[in-house]
Amino acid sequence: MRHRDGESQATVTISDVARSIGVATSTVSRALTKPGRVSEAMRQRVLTAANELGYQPNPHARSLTSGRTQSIALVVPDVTNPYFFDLIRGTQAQAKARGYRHVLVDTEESTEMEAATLTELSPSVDGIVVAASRLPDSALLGASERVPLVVVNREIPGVPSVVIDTPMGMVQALDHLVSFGHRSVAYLAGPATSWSSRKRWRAIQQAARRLGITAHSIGPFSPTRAAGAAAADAAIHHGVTACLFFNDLLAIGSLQRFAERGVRVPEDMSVVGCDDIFGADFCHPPLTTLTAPIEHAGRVATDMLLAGLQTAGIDVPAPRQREKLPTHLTIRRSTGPAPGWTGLSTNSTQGNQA
Amino acid sequence: MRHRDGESQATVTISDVARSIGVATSTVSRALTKPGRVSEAMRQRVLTAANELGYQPNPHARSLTSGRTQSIALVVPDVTNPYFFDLIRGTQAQAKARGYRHVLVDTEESTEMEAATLTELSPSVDGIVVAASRLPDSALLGASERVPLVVVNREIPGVPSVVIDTPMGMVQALDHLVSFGHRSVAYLAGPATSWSSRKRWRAIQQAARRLGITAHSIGPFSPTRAAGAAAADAAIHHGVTACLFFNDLLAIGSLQRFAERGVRVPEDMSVVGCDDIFGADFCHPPLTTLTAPIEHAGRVATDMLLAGLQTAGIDVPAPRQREKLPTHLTIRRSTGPAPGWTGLSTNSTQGNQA
DNA sequence: AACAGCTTGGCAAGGGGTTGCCAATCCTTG
DNA sequence: CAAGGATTGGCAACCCCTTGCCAAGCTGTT
Repeated sequence: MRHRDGESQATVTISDVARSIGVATSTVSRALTKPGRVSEAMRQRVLTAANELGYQPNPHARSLTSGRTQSIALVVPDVTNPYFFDLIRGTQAQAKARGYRHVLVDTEESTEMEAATLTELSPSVDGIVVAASRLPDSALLGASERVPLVVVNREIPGVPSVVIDTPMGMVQALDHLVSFGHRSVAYLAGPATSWSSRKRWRAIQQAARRLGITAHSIGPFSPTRAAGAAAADAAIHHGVTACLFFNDLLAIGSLQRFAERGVRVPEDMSVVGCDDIFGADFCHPPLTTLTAPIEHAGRVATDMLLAGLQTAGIDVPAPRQREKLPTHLTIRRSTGPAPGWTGLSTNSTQGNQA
Repeated sequence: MRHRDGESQATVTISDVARSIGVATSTVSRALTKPGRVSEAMRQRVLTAANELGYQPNPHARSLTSGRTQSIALVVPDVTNPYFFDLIRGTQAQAKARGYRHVLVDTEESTEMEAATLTELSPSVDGIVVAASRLPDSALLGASERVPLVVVNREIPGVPSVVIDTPMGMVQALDHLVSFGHRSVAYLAGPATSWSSRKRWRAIQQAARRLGITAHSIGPFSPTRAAGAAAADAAIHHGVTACLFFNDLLAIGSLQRFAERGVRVPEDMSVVGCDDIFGADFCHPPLTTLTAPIEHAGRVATDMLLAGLQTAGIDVPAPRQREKLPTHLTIRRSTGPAPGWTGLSTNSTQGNQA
């Protein structure tokens, strides 16, 4: 049960390698990490020796001096949420592709924990992707001065970010609903601390005004399936004919509740989700939703972060610091004509034909 | 864009703290990490000073000397698979609860990558949880000599493990099907390298013999939703009336295919999944499946791993090295009576009443 | 008052690499 | 053939913290 220092094999260090071929440790180090700093012949000698001795570089020693850790962190409010699975997948894949280790931290929807995580983490990783942060701008800005940071679904002046343009998508969804004759819709909001949720509501409000329909914001709701029941009840209570949910989890949760209460989807109530997470296509009915390129967002964020790190020197035109990814509306079975809609209205902006 | 060494604030080290209150660095170090090794008064002084100066211990320096890294890794073949989400959740939660960092690595179903990961990772983490390994016993055994290891869903003499007892569950599922009059069932197998899949098939085979029914093993299939279509087709081709799928992903994937081909579930075909992942309860029809305590498995594995680490000294009775977690059958809507079954057979072991 | 035994703090040696600086070599070039 | 420049390799300091060992200071005992 002893590890690393058992009798069988002491850890072999860089100096063991150096000694074995009679060169200085610095030479070995360079051969291993600074291509072109040593002759090709020397490099081969070192590589061979290292291989034979089973040399395994100690990442801690390495990062201690170099400052680089070859790892990035992804900080999410809740690993439980399938939304973040896609993000995890994206960042993890890209990190690995670039030879970086991927540290995953869940802050459990707590701002304190998120703040603490950020400061603790900063010395031990090369950069951090912060998704759906619940922190105020200032805190993130502060953190970004201590460690390279990319935020996802958040916009802060001076901090690189990639946001998924759900507000625009929400408007699209609203158009879709209006074209089906809906005149009164509800937005079932996410956590009060969600920047994204506020943005969406603002976009919906504007669009509703333009379209001449009424929109209610209901909530906040925890972005979970369980909260979907409450959201469904609230929607019913508000007498709307269509719902825009903060995310698919809520929407899927509501589906069951609607069924329980005898509200047929989409005949009596149209339901629009957001994100198009795993499951949105095989729930019942399959969810009309805003397909968000989440995994892609993860990749892009990771790329941004790493691109920023490469910048060992000065120049290197700073990579894009702000990326907005479009969503698109995926229409499935959970949306349909408003109850009693005659289908007459073709130009939807004015609906006075009643 | 400079970090850590900007003009504003150089990193404050242990010796800064020491100097600020006029003590030796060793004292500060001990005050911070060895409770009781210094007087309470001194401890307070150090803590205060550290706080004021904004001291942030450098984890790499710390692990370099101490050997401890305060982080564990979870190695999975595919982060894409919802099954592993639950595992990730479990290990992540438990790791955090114990103050450990959680490193996530995806080996992309590749044995080479898994092997490489294990060796590279070993110096940089305190322990590793390896889930659904695709590696041969010997490789895992070897790795476990270099770094504390816990395997999930795998049994190897000498390596601590936690397995979910799906074979037993499969037998239960088979009983369930037989009680519904099914006489010919298929097991839609997972990857050929999956230890778990082989185990299950063996259990099914035995049980089928005991029950006097026929069971076919079909596959291997990649454990993905996409492969579900092929699995469904194969099942239809074999003329069985019920399917036991390697996992829910396959089962869910098959559901759609069955629908496309006009095979009604459960009227024409009963479907049993495995794992009860996210989505199994709201797909259509909701899946009868083997509910596996995956997240719990993650927690238990992490606990085992960490318990092993605490053992700084000798004694401390080695914690349980082998844990088998039971599954239970969750019956939903995807299973039903075999087509044409009259329901006469009450004692199911002999079915000669035709 | 002398001494033993314990507590507390300091010294300094690493832990395994990286890197700035310098010196020796080697290759061009005039 | 000499001088200048580019390569290549070595020395040694340093990254930040931990820890074995030792000494000083206390307390209490006889």
